[in-house]
Amino acid sequence: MAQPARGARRVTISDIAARAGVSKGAVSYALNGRPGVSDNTRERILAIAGELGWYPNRAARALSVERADACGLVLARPAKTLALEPFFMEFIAGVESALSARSIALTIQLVESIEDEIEVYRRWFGERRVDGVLVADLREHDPRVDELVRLGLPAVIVGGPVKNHALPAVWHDEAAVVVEAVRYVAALGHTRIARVAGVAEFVHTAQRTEGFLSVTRELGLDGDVTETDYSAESGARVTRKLLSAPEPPSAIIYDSDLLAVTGLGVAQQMGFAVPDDISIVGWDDSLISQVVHPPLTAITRDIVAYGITAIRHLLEVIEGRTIADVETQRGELTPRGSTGPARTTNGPRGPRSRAAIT
Amino acid sequence: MAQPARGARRVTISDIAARAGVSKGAVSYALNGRPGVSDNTRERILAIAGELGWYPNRAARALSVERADACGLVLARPAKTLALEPFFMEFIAGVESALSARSIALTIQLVESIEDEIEVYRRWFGERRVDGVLVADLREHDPRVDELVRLGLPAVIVGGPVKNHALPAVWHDEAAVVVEAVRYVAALGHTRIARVAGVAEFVHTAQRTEGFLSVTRELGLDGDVTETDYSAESGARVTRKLLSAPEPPSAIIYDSDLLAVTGLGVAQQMGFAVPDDISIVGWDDSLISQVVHPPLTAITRDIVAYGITAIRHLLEVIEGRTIADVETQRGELTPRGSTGPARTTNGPRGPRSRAAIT
DNA sequence: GAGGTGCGCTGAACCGGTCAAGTACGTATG
DNA sequence: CATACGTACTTGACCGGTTCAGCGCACCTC
Repeated sequence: MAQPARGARRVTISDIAARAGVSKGAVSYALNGRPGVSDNTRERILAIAGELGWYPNRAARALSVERADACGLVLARPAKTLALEPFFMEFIAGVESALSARSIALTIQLVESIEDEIEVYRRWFGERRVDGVLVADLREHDPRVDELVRLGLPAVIVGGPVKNHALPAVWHDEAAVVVEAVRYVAALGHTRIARVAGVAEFVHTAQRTEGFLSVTRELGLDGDVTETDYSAESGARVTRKLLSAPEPPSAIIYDSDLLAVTGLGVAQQMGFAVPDDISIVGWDDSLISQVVHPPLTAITRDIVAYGITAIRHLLEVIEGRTIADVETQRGELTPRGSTGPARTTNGPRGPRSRAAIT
Repeated sequence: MAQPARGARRVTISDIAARAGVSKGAVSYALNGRPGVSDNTRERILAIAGELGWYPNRAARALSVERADACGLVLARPAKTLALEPFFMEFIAGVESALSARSIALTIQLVESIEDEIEVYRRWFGERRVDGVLVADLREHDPRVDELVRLGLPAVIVGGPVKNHALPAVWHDEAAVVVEAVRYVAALGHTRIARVAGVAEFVHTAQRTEGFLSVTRELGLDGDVTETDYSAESGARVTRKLLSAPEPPSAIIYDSDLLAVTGLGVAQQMGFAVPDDISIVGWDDSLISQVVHPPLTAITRDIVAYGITAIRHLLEVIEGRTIADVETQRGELTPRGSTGPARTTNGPRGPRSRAAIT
């Protein structure tokens, strides 16, 4: 009667011990597959545990083994933008799939700023809420890295690698990917190529920009980079500005899905035909790139696999088995309808060309 | 030396007690703002706690008060689709914002099926991982409800209400919203209106369909409903079929953002001008509806607020303070560029009309 | 001045696991 | 037959909080 009126009674190892006529310790050994009990007793205990529907009380286990059996992910981007970045949901899906098999939980927190993010790490560490965290959107001289190292909270950086890195990273060659994209549009005859980048402070943005500038220089192209904050508004604004220039680019490479789709919308609204007047390349190819018209040529990557790799690596780091970096499969360009050959003539382009038709 | 070489030493209430020269009990009272200590002592203890950077060990607290200080959300939709439904990320953002203020964690799990979802509830309950859960995508005779009631795990249904509901729900009038949308396109002169719905088994789908059919009947319109699984492919397939009919609808109302954007892409690809040949209405208006061209007329709702309401209600239910349903603000139609007047003539429409122009 | 009251604190049990140390017992060994 | 040893357990401390009973003491009351 001490139990609440409704609800199943939660069964503990003491219940199992009583039922099996052994001690708590024996039950613990049996359930954890450790030596110390006979095969007979073990099977009997396992049978009773199954019958009673026992699950280990995570709090109790956490208290004695100092393990939360949970990993954390903090995202410091505006909610509205996050919702539109299919990247994170797919990434989370990958992380989940690897975690749920070991019944480790994923705890997620959205914050406004990097300072808040650090505060969450402090709290999670102090509360023993998580055994480790994945860190996204790395910056140069990132204060989060210092804090995580100071705390001693296991962490894996998603995206990198960083010079003099104090934390292990899961990374892929961002520069090589952008080079592939530029070569592709260059091969289509485009010479004025713009890149609408993400947040300048992010390491992966810098790496992409570096790759972009070096390959455009190498190919003797007119390469231009503008940074955004990943928001749709900033993407729209930058695209509008680019296309309003006296000599607009004939190809634009965007740093995300949302930016690319936004850019496509702005171009169409301004009367540019895609890909006839302007070619568009997206990044982190998701369904959204494929369902718009025309479907976007995009840099495709198996983000789910990326999430799996990242979390597996974090689990290794938590176990103390490695502190190395891991390189993952890099993205590849998937050509679709939003890219086409550059106009060979130097004739009118953009809204004027369309006005000429209608 | 018992501590790991790197990493901060985690401080416990015993440390604070020793420093303050009082017992653990006194520290506990002081830190929890409960009577039992003088104001002087309380302040001294709080000062020491702040100085040492103390955070409560969640496992220890959970063990004694039987509170996990965590809520759960299980999503049983394919990851690829989920990633594209801005709804969930926005919803989660809302949930988070309400939780983080009380430093309650949100644990998320993606599963494949409703059976897996039930298994997760069993495990979470047995492990005392969560204090309660939010249940989305309710079905008629939903087995999850029975199981949650059986377990006695506090839960709030997101979407509803249900007849004979055994669990409290947070809901809004889905039927009224679809009626508003139909009246709007009807006022524009459309008489053949299709609805591309979500999963038929979901209660909110049924409610919308009911509202749709009743209002089209009332207005004497030709109303057609086709169900999908929310996937882009199914949305594309249905749209293609609708628009290939001898007498295609002149307006389509979609049940989600992704479906609507996909439908827009298919229509454009088939040569239908939007909104001249076909009007399109989306649902759960997110940025993605706004950045495509033309921007979508859509049913707008403050999803972040919806998440906040849902989780606040769950916390009330966990506290045992209420088991009532809560009605939330319903969606409203936001007209944009994807809807326009129906052609008054019975002349050719669709691809032919466009062919006639070019 | 005896008894009552309430404040401020202590001590210890308790939550449900884990795990090191100890014990009982059967069997092998010298 | 005593000793050693391995197996199969038991016992009890421990993790870090919460909470309740109890205790000393100051103050009030009649």
